[in-house]
Amino acid sequence: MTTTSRGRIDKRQAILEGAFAVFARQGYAQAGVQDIADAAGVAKPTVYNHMTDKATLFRNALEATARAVLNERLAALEPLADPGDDLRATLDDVAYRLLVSYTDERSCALRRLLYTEITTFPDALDLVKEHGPQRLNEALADRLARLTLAGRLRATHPDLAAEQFSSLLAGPLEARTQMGTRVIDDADLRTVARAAVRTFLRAWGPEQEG
Amino acid sequence: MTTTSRGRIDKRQAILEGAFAVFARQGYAQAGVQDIADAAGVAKPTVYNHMTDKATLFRNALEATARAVLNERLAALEPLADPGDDLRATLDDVAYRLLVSYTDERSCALRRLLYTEITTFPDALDLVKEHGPQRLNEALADRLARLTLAGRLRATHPDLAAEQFSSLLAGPLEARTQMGTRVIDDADLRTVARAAVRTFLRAWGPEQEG
DNA sequence: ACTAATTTGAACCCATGAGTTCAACGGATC
DNA sequence: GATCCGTTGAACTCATGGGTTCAAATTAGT
Repeated sequence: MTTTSRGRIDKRQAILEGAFAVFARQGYAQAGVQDIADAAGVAKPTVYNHMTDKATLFRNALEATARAVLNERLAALEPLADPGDDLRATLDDVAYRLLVSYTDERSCALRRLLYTEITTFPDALDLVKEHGPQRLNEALADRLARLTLAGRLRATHPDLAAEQFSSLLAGPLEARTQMGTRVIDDADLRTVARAAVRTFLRAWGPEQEG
Repeated sequence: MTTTSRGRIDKRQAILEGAFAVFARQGYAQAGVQDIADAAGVAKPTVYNHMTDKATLFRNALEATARAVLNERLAALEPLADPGDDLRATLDDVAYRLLVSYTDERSCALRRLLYTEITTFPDALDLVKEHGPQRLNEALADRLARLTLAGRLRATHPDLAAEQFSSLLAGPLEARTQMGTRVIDDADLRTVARAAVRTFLRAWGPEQEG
C-alpha cells in the first residue's frame, strides 16, 4: 500500500498469517488453498507465486508461529534473571505468565497442529526441536541453576527441576481446558500457578516450609 | 468361521479395529474407507452395512479404544488399594505402570486423534469426559485420600495431589517422546517414574525426607 | 437340498479441491 | 505515456475419495 517492494512482503506476511489461521481452524487436509487466499485477502495464484506447494505453505506458516510463540515464552522467564527478595512471588509471576502463554489461542492451535500433522509432516520435528519446549526448558534450567548457586534454591538437578516445573504448569491445564476447547478463567490461572509453585518449592525450595 | 451369528460380530470388531488402526496412521481426512476395509479384511460395502457413515465409523472406533485404554489405566492403580509397608515402592510401581500405558501405541494414537479431530468432532468431548483422564484422576484422588486418612500421606487436597502426580508423569514424557514419535527406553521409564514419585513425596509425603 | 441373509468385487456417480493457464488489470519507474 | 511486473479472477484439468448399485458368490439356518 506504500513503498516499493513492501507490497510483496506484505502479501507474503498476509499469506502466512491467513494460512496459519485457516490451518488452525480446519486442519491441513480440510483447509482449502482458496480459503487461505480469501483469509489473506489475496488471489489463489498469488499464493502459488509465493509458495510452491500447499505443503511448504504449511511448513512456513508453522515455523513463523513457532518462532513467535517461543520468544513470548522466553520473555516470560525474564523476572527470574533478577528475582527480588520474595522468590515465591517471582515464581508465581513467571508461572502465571507461562500459563497465559500456554492458553494463548495461537499457542494452542500450534500445539494441536503439530500433534495432528506430525505423522504426515515428520520433518516438522526439527521445528519442534528448534522452537519447541526443549528450548524453554534449557533456559529455565539455566535460571534455576543460578538460583541454586546463589543459595535461593536446592535444585541440585536443574534440568529435572525445570522439567517438573513445566509439567506442574502444563498438566493441570490440559485437564482443565479439554483439548483447548474450554476457555479458562484468569483467576483459575493464578490458582494453578500458585499450586504448582507451592509443590515446586516443597520439592526444590531452600528449606522446609509449613 | 464357527458358530451362528459370530460372523457378524467378528466382522464388526474387525472393522472397528481396522478403522482405528488406519485412522491412527493417516488421520480422519486422509484415511480412505477402502483402506479401512482392506485393513479389516473386508469389502467396502460391508463397512457401510455395519456403519452408516465414515463419521460414525470414526466415533465408534474412538469410543471402543478409549474404553479399553481407560480400563488399562484404572488397572494400573490397583496396587494402591493395598500398599505394602513400602509406600514409595508401591508408588514407583504404579507410576511405572501408568507410564507404560501412556507410551502405549494405541494410547498415543488415541490422544493424537482426539487432539486432531476435536475441532471437526466436537461431540467427542463427551467421550473424553466419559473415558478421559478425569476419570483416572478421580480414582487416583480416592486412593490418595484413603492413604492420607491412614496417615501414610499428607495429601490434604487429594484432587490437587492426584492432578500433580499425573502431571509429573505425563509432562516429562511429552518432552521425551516428541509427540509420540520417539520410542522410549524401559529404563528411562523407571527413571522418570522415580523422579516423579520423589518430588511427589517431598510435596505430599508423610514427613520430611533427606 | 433349499432359502434367506450377508458378503463380495467391480464398476459407477458425483463432489471436492490442488494446481495451472491466461487474458486483463494496476501501479510503480523511467 | 510506455513499460514491466506482480496481482487478479475465472475457468479449466485431473486425481482422490465418499457413497451407491448390482449381480454373483458365500454362508447360516432348517
